[in-house]
Amino acid sequence: MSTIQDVARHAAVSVSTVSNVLNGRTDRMRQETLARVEAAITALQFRPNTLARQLKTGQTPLLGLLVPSIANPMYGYIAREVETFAQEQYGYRVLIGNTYRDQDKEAAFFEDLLAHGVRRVIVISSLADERHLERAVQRGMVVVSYDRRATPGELSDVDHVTPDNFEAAGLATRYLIAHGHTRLAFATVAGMTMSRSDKIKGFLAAAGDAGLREHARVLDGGPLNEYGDAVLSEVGRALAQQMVNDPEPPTGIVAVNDLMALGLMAGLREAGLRVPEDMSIVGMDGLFLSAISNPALTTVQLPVTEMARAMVERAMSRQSGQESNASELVFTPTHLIERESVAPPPGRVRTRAHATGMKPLKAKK
Amino acid sequence: MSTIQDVARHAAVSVSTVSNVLNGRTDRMRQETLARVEAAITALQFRPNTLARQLKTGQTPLLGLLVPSIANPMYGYIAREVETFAQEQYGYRVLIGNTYRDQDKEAAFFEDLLAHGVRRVIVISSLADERHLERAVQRGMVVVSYDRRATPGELSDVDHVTPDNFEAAGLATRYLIAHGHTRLAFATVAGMTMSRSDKIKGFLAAAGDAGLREHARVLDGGPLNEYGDAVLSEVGRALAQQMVNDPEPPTGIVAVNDLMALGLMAGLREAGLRVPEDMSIVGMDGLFLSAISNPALTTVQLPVTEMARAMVERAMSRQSGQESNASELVFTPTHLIERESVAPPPGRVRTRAHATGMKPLKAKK
DNA sequence: TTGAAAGCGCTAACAA
DNA sequence: TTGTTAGCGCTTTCAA
Repeated sequence: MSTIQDVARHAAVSVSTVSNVLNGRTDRMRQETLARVEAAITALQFRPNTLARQLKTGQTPLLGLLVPSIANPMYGYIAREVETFAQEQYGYRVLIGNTYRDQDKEAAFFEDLLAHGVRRVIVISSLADERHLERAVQRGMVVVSYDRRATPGELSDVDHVTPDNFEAAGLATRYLIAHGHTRLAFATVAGMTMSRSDKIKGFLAAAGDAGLREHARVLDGGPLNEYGDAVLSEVGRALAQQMVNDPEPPTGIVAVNDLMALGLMAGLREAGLRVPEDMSIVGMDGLFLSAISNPALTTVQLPVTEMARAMVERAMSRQSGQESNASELVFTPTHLIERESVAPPPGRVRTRAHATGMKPLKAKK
Repeated sequence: MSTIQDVARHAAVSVSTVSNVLNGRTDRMRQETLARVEAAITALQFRPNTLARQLKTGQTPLLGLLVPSIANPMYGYIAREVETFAQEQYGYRVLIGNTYRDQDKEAAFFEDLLAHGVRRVIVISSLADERHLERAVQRGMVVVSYDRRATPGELSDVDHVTPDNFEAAGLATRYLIAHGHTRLAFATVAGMTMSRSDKIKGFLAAAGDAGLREHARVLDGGPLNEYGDAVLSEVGRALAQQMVNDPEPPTGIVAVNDLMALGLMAGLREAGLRVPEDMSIVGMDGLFLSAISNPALTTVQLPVTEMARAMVERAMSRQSGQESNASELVFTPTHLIERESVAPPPGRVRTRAHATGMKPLKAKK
């Protein structure tokens, strides 16, 4: 690897002149000099060492991205959008870390980022509190948190970008209700993150608004290692079992996300229940997988690309160490993709009549 | 952020002493000095700056990982295993890049890695040739290539870690044949990578061994943006259409990977064909998703964790710039997970009799 | 229009 | 056992 010195020697100029051309200060030199330097750079295949530059400037064009698990298709999707946008718009590369939702792993990742000179980070954490994030800001980082609201009342130094989970769940729930469902359930996993609790609130609120509060419950399939794994089918099975054993099972189910919906459908099928004939399911996320499941999953589409861009923009918006000005960006999903996993509830004439009030829309693929 | 100077001052020692404790050379100092330095480090919350260190040593604890798209669940899975292992075993962090199988993006990623001082990289490329990888080695990188064989005859400086795609496809094909299928097809996408061509060869060889060469063909669903996207369903649909329009359609299909199998099942269903009653399908990869599809997908399980570890180990095995010694590690998959997507072919008594020769194994979930 | 030189935070000879 | 010092490759005043 050639250095700036080599280039200077080759072009018979000083290193500062080379540095000047590297940094676009070409106005302060003769055309001829510029040409010589450029020729030397090409000849030597010179690429400035980001590290040395950074040691000087204190800035490194790296963005940290912390996810529970990159094997989870939703996080993979977000990660792709983040990386692509950061790269194309800002020339930043992405340093990624799986945290498995573990406190210590998260902390260790922050330490390493700091040591590497990384000053901008996007965090999908869901740890109970965000004090560690505030601490990172204190240490000079710009941090953007995904999928949680800013703590109300407290002013935070952390930027927040999140879907409106309350609304997303409400949208899904109202869709089921509009199709005549009166016995509702929300299917989730163990562990209460803010986004899950917001979804549950949205679900219950929508049920309440329809006078169905008494018939809406929250079902928990047990612990899930959140990163798209075999365990998902176990959770789906457990959940399905709960529903089967129920003397008065729900007919309309809102799943905490698409993966959960898929796992649940597998569990239901194994238990001998048909979707949507016996039970209707709505997911949330809008993963591409929801389009090819059987039945194709009706789901609330989240604006992933937009959110990813917003996160990157926030992360780039200010100098590290600069005062807060942290914002909260809430993306309200308005788009429910109608597919095949929802139908009117089985039996009951009353419900059927109810359902007929709706013009059943043609499913999109 | 405090520096080594601050620590030295605080502990009233020289920077070299501090450096010595940072680098484990604690034997060459008094207990008491060590204690003072350690106290200072704790007090100042000092973390050595990786960058400065690296500028000196020329080593940065960063591993490059280049994937077509991290949104593809298979690459997400591999990435998780790679990151976790690199971190836990070697304390390395992972710098990730999506290349969308684009030549220029790949080249740009290598340039940036070099500029960042990264000297070890794992590449899932599938570009036609590997000259750019050899060039990277020449420039001092240790590069490990996934999912392709070393070019025979040529000795390469690039390490290769790959599943035995020929065998994997053979395994899948023989399984279908054992279940009585005589009209076979291999479902793939446009674009011939080495791994795809190996799979096709394995498929055709297995068919040939059973005297079925004339009844085995390769079907191409058109271009796919390889990164798990809506397009997948289009490809599945196109493929299904080809099969439906066929006067003598195949009954047993080997899909190039699990995602293709899933997309194909969706397309088939849309075209009115049932899996496995009308058509049987075997996937390859063993994604967790294959376990929750409907029907659950019979698939060849690849040893992802083992391969990921092997790749990291190879990447760490030598100093950058050191002479080659490049190896080829081929993982032969032996495990076919029997689930629900394969049954004897429809109709034909002969085939049925054939199938009865097999003891149908209980499907694993 | 160009160059000399200090210094970013650290490592590792080499001296003391 | 501890300290001094010369860089690693670059940026950026300040002088010439």
